[in-house]
Amino acid sequence: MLNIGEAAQQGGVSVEALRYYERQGLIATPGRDGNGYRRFEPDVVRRIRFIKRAQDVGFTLRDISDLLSLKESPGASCNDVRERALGKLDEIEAKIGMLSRMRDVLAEWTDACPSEGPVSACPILDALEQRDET
Amino acid sequence: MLNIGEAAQQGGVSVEALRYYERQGLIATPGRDGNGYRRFEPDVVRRIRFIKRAQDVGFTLRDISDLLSLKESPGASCNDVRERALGKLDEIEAKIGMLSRMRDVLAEWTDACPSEGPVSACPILDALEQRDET
DNA sequence: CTTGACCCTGAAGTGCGCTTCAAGGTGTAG
DNA sequence: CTACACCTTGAAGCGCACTTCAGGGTCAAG
Repeated sequence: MLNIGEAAQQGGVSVEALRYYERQGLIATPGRDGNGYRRFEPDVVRRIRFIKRAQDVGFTLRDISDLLSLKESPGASCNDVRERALGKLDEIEAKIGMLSRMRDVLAEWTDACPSEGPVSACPILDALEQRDET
Repeated sequence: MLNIGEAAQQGGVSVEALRYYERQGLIATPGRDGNGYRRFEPDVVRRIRFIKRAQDVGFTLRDISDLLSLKESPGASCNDVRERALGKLDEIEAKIGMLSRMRDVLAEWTDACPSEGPVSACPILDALEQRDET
């Protein structure tokens, strides 16, 4: 059995994050000992790490809650999980697309900027003002 | 002279957004007519569009406030603007990098998933549990 | 017996860019 | 005169994932 500090440390999250996960229903409500301290089963650490890894690939806590439900439901199929992952993949690719377009525009602008001279003749500001089109 | 609805419409933002920009100091405090209505100079529309375009390439309102100060300061050089743009470019590339890593991992996982069978044998969940390493 | 590290709670704060709400005043068309 | 669309204000709400704060209790070492 682990107290919250141990569980948090082993899971690699803060104590506050762990209490937050509990409130959000991502981890089971732990038992309490005599003084009211939470007592976690050792396998909560696996759960915390699952959550962290899922976050690392872009899932929100809400998504993760959904994934954890699937994991626990016997009727669920592998494909249900795959669909969540494909959906997330789409979201991520959409974001990459947007950011790439921003990057291309900024790169073009910074390339066009001579770095010298006053702001009154700055091609970047000109572009933002749309005084001319490219 | 434009009232707030006209200015917002011509700038392509909501009335509330415009009032918000005013509070944030992104647009000059407009004059008022007899009944307290804001009266905008027509060139506020250019300003609003500047803000929108800067947002489109990833600048926050704080960044934009900074850019607008540079634009107005006679001592500023084109390079000052360029540095802001390069800084933003770095931020964006960092985000693209993170998202690309997420995408690669998710793509690998979804490829490995047969879509069939129960969640108990799901390679995606296995990866999240880190029951094995790839 | 005090110090310090741990634990508890509920509520509020963070950043970002608005949006929504409550509670009004104004202007004009029919 | 009455709708209805516009304008005003300040404050609160949203999503996300926590973090921080205020104000306390617990426990082991020295």
